Order: sequence, then C-alpha cells, then structure tokens
Amino acid sequence: MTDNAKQAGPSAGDPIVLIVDDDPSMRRALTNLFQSVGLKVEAFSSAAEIMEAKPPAVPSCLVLDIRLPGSSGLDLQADLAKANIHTPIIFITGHGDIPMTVRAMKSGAVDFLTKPVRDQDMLDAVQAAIERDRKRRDAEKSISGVRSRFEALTARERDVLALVASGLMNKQVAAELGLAEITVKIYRGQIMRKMGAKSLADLVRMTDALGIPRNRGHLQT
Amino acid sequence: MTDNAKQAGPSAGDPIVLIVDDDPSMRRALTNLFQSVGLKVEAFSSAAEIMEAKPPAVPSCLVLDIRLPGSSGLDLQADLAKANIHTPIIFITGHGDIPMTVRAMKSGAVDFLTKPVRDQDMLDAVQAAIERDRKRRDAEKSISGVRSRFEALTARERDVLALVASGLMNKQVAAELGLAEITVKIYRGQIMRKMGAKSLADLVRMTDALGIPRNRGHLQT
DNA sequence: CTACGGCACAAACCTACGTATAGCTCGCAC
DNA sequence: GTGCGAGCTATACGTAGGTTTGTGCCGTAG
Repeated sequence: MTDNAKQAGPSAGDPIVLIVDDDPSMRRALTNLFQSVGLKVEAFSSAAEIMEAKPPAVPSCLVLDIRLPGSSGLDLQADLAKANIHTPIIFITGHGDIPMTVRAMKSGAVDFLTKPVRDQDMLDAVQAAIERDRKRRDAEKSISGVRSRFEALTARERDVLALVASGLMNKQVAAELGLAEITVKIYRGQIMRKMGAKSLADLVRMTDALGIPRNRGHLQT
Repeated sequence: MTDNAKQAGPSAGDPIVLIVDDDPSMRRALTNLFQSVGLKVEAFSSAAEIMEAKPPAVPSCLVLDIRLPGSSGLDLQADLAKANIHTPIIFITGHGDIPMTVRAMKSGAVDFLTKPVRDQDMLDAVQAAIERDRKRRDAEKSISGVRSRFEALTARERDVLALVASGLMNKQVAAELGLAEITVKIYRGQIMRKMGAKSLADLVRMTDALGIPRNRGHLQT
C-alpha cells in the first residue's frame, strides 16, 4: 500500500453528479447539496450542452429536470440510450404526470422525484444511482479485456472457439469444419494462449460473457 | 403431430389474467375486454382473496387496482414478492401520485395505467406482462431440472463438481480435497452422468446457472 | 520478389481424462 | 448381524487433449 490518499480532496476516481436544469437557482442548490456530501458536480443548462460534453469515465449519474428548453428530459434519456451511454438518470419534476413517470421508469430511470425535493431523498437516489453505475462499469471493464482479445483472434480461430465452447470434441470440431483433428488441436492451443484462458472452464465462461452463440450443447430440462 | 387442437377453446396451457378490483363494474369491464381477445380471466375483489388462491401454473399477469379494501395494491405487491410469487403486475389507478408510481415501478411493476384506461393500452400492457412471465417461467423451468439433479449429488460429488467447474485439473482437485486422483476421476464420471452433462462445457454452464461459487479461475481484465 | 501472416497438415510424444474391475472402511437401517 | 450406500483407493487400458518441429500453399504488403 503505497497509496495513502484516502481522505484527500477530489481526484480522478471519484464519482461525479451531472446536473441538467435550466433554472440557475436550482442548479446552484443541487450543486451545493451534492458538494456538501463530498460529491463532484458538473452542471449544464440544456440537453444540447451535455450531449456535447464527453461521457464521464468515472461512476456517475444524471440529475435531470424533465422539462428542459428544447428537448424534454425524456428525449435526452432516449438520445443517451441511442448513443449507448448508460449513465443512470434521476428525474426531477414540478408538474409531471403518471404516464411520463411510467415511461421514464420503463426506460431505466433509477428514480423520479417531485418538487419540492427533500434533500435526503435526492442524496439517497444519487447514492443508489452511482452505486448502480459503478457495478455496471465494473462488469463492463471485466469483459472489455476479454472482448479485445477475442477481436484479436483470426476468423478460423473463432470458428474453432465457438465449437469447442459448445462442448464438441476436437474430432467433432474437425468434422464440422472439414479439418484434420491435429489442426483443431493447434488452433485450440492458440486460442487458449491468445484469450489468456487457463482452462476450458475459463474459455466457456468467456464465450458466454461475450454472447457467442452455441452450435450444440444446450441445457436440457 | 397427433395434436390438432389449434383453434380450440381455452385449455390448460393458455395464459390467464388475474384481476383484483373491488369495483364489480370494473371487474366486469376488464373481464369482457380480456375475454374478447381470447384470454382466460379470473377476478377477485380483494387482496386477501387472491392470496388464498393458489398461484397459477401458466403464464399469467395481475391487473391490480392500487386502492383496494384493506391493503393497498402496493402492499399486495410486496406480499407476493415475499411469498416468492413473481407474476408480473399491471396497476390501474384513479388518483395515484408520482411517488406511488415510482415505488410500484421500482418494485418491478410492468405498467401503471391511469383511469380512464384505454382498452388498447391495457391489452398492450397485458400482452407484454404475459410475455415476460412466459420467459421467466421458461428460464425457471430450464434450471429446475438441473437444480434437482444437483440436489441428488452426494456431498463429496458436490465438492468435486465445484472444483472441476472452476477449471482445476483432476490432480489439483485431488490435492485440494486430500484425495487420490483416481477418486476424483470416478466422482467426476458420476457427476457427469448424474447431471446429464454431455461435456465439460455443459457442466460449467450448469454450475454457473446454479450460482455455485468458484474457488479458482476468474476472468482477468 | 520477398517477407509475413493465416491456414492447413503430419509425425512423434507426453499429459490428462475416463472407465472397468476390484477391494477396503464406515455408519446406518432393518 | 446383514445389507447397503457413501467414500476412498488401486491396477490396467483406452481415448482425448495438447505441444513441438517441420512442411507447404496462398494472398498481400512492402
């Protein structure tokens, strides 16, 4: 442990709260609230503004007024989803209705708070949202290495991988692909090395995490 | 195909909609609506009433007025969750508010409709809910067989299974458990037979589906 | 043209896996 | 006590998995 920066100020790995609200006093109030519990904050006044900013690289969440100049909060939510940005969203609203709430929640919002928002409710929601994002990022990171190694495989190696991970024996893989068994063995060894799998069990779990389809070997009832 | 009952009336495998509403006219209207599209229906007038009925064995969903005599719809939702009944729930409400909606959706409700409910909205929601329940049941069924076979393993077989599925070689499993390698081999064979696994890949997927913890062999970044 | 990488195969060799047959102890139910 | 199943091991044998070394073809980038 050479690292003793434990109670230090904001640094690179800290979570951040992104606020989007067109009301300056609201932005200020929320900013103060989050900073009072040691959270980093970045505030925007419109949907367009935040779409131009680069997605945060740390656990984060969005606090979003549902009524925004130009596009609504729901539109922004949809745009972010389309852009493959999955930062958890907390909506706040002064005059929202139930269909709007349902739509937001169905689209994955973590919470939907009504004005006036109680500070503690907001902090709880942000806490839960950031925790969710942290988990999502952890999961994402743990397969990104696997994915990049998979991309480095040649076409033939991928063919072999799919069948091996399906549970076929080398000779069966060979028959399926019209190869000699020895060739499959050699590819198989290369796959294990390139993927960094220390066992077949590893390899199977990697392929499942990558969503590679199986040709055989289903779980039967 | 000895089965030609294709366009016949309601039978055992058909989905069913469960209605809970204290208003008889509402029950009647919903019942008619669902029956008009060929869905089976069962109506209840209170939460207590449906809790006494046995959970349906076919894909189903609940249509629930949020305001019920005695306990509210949200309480019923919580009670069902506690009883490990995961039938999807669609709420209807005449005078719900947003916090109530959020709570219901966070607890897993599929939809939350406001009166007056448009027929098409209700049918769409029920359709989606039943589809979700069907998928959940399919997934449940596909692992229930695996689980019961796992229960049939002896204690030692389970020990071996955990380590084998972690990717350890027979000799390593043996060392870990203080056994001879040959013993592990024999257990391993018995495990494959008892679990109905045709390959190690099968076995690995079964253990993952069962949530059996791994002792070694993590995916590295 | 040459070098390189992907693809494919072979012989030889070693390790790991898996089964059959057989035998042992222990605890428990009848 | 007898029988039974779980647990454990051994010898022996056959199959599957995996590496090394070496060969050759093909297409393409330099």
